Amino acid sequence: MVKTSTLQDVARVANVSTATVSRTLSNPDVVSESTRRRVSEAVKVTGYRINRAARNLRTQRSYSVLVLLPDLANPFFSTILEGISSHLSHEGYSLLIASTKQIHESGERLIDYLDDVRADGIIILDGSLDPQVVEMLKDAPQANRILFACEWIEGTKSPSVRCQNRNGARTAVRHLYELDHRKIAHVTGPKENVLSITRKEAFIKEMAQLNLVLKPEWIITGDFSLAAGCLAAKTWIEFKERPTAVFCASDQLAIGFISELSRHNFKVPRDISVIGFDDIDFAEQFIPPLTSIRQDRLMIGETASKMLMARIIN
Amino acid sequence: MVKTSTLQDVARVANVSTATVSRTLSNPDVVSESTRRRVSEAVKVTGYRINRAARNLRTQRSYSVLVLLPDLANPFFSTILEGISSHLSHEGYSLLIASTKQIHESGERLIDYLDDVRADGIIILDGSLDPQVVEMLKDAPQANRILFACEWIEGTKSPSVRCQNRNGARTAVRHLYELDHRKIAHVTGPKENVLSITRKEAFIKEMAQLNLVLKPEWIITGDFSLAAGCLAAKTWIEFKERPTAVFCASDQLAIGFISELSRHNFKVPRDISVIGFDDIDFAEQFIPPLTSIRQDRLMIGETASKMLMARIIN
DNA sequence: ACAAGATATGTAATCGATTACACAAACTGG
DNA sequence: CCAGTTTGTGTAATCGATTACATATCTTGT
Repeated sequence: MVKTSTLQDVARVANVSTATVSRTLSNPDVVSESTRRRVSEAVKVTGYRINRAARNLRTQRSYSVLVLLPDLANPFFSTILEGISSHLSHEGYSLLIASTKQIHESGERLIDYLDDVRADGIIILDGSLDPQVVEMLKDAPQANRILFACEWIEGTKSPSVRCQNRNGARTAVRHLYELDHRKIAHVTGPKENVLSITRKEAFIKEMAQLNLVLKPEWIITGDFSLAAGCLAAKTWIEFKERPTAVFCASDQLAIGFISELSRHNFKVPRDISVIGFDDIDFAEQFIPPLTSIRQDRLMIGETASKMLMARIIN
Repeated sequence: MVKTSTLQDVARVANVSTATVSRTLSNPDVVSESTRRRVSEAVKVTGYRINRAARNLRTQRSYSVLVLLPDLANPFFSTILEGISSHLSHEGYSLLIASTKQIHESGERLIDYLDDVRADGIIILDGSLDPQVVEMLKDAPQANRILFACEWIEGTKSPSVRCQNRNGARTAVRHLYELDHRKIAHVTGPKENVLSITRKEAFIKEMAQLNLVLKPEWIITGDFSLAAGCLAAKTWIEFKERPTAVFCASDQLAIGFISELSRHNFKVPRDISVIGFDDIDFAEQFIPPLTSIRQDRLMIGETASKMLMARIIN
């Protein structure tokens, strides 16, 4: 164990009380110029570093935020994380990560993290949480230290940061329409997912708006993954009357879709136009480059972090 | 603020001392069957949750591990994180995340996290750290609570978990050789990166082993990114004598490379064979599916976590 | 010149769990 | 039956920072 110096040590060296040292460090304005200098000097001499565990106990704050992801290995979330992380670190907060799966497996409750003093707030990037959790959040006072980003859950008090899902879907359909497509299919995300539902609804509405025929089977239920995209492509191939364009609810879906088509010697955009959602890095590098509805994930992350901080500080 | 119950509350309800409650919770074997029951009951009644801040202070442990990433938005690391995270959570540890950039910007030192009691150990996924940091780790006693994964830095006491980079590079070259390629190029990672260097050396060695001609310009310096892959492709196109195969030090490079070629109407594998490194998710979905040297990133993460825990516990 | 207020600092309680030490009660073996 | 051990529990110190309260010194206005 490495012995680090404590407030006491600094106080001794600077010849003041620990109270004064503490004040100098956290609220320099209230101490006199001369002590401030003496204390700073003593801090340097002793190599003092605050012991966070002690501060956390005393203040009942952890100065860290938990981010809950559905799946750590999903690259979609990394940029959002980057946004959150950079803002948090800027505010002197730490970033704690957990995956929904792990939380469920370990039997921990989300609220424990808050009551625990492990986290001061929580950002949830997963709208498909256990209904139990949702129930718990309904009227818990802790709910205002929880915030949803990207996805959300209807009926909680917790606010959420979202991209314009409706607008995005509408833009996608319009774009295809302007390319003279009249038969447009849609591959959705997971059935119960709020994003899937929102985008699907907007898709249907816009199709109606444009007076386009929409056969029920043209809405293919997927789950945001590459694999689901492949499956959807197979479905498309089987259609007697094939739509000439498809709006995929995620880029992964779109890429899977195009991949599978190419394995069956269909070409994009020769045989079908495909548009994705998210604009992940790979979209641009894919062959052919994927058209996509852009989400500013960095900003979503940053905004979420800012909003949460504002509610934590209170 | 939500008032949670403390050890004291439990002790009162169970009619024992706080010491006994603490023992019951952390070391049940030393208390009698009957008190164990009484305490468990009291815990349930009071809804007691341990206050981690208090425990951390007393034990001078944070029960969390910091993972340092070069770049959060890089999807390559997410699977490793997943491996680390799942093992940590299984051990009751939390996962703290920071990016190298943020650490540098905030002027914090890595060791602070340990001295701070913010983290009990650190896993570094970035071999391109500030030399200052390395110097600091050289003979600091904290070095044994730091561990490198994937990348590493020569000359530190800290151990590292790596994939078989040499072996991978060798396999790649052999594979191309067996496909009858005799002129093989190599696109490297960042110049100073240990992975780049190791893979490049192994590449050169294997080329010699197989008695293949290797022109110096066939080794193209890149940086693991999609963009660098595109640049490398342009370089390849310019060659008077074009290699018929290329070994890319990362899948991102390979995908960038293939993308750019396709924009210039070259086809893979018709005009050139490409092999990547890492086997990221997209490799398989790319058109054409990318041949790649597989790294079991989940296992690397898990192993790193296990090794670190073993050294922390001591 | 003095009361009232402002400013600077110290004293000591506090956050809530862990654990060294002490002690009592219950066993054990000869 | 008693010395010696084991087992179970309690008392109180401790981890290190923060902060309410007390106190001392310095301003300020009249």
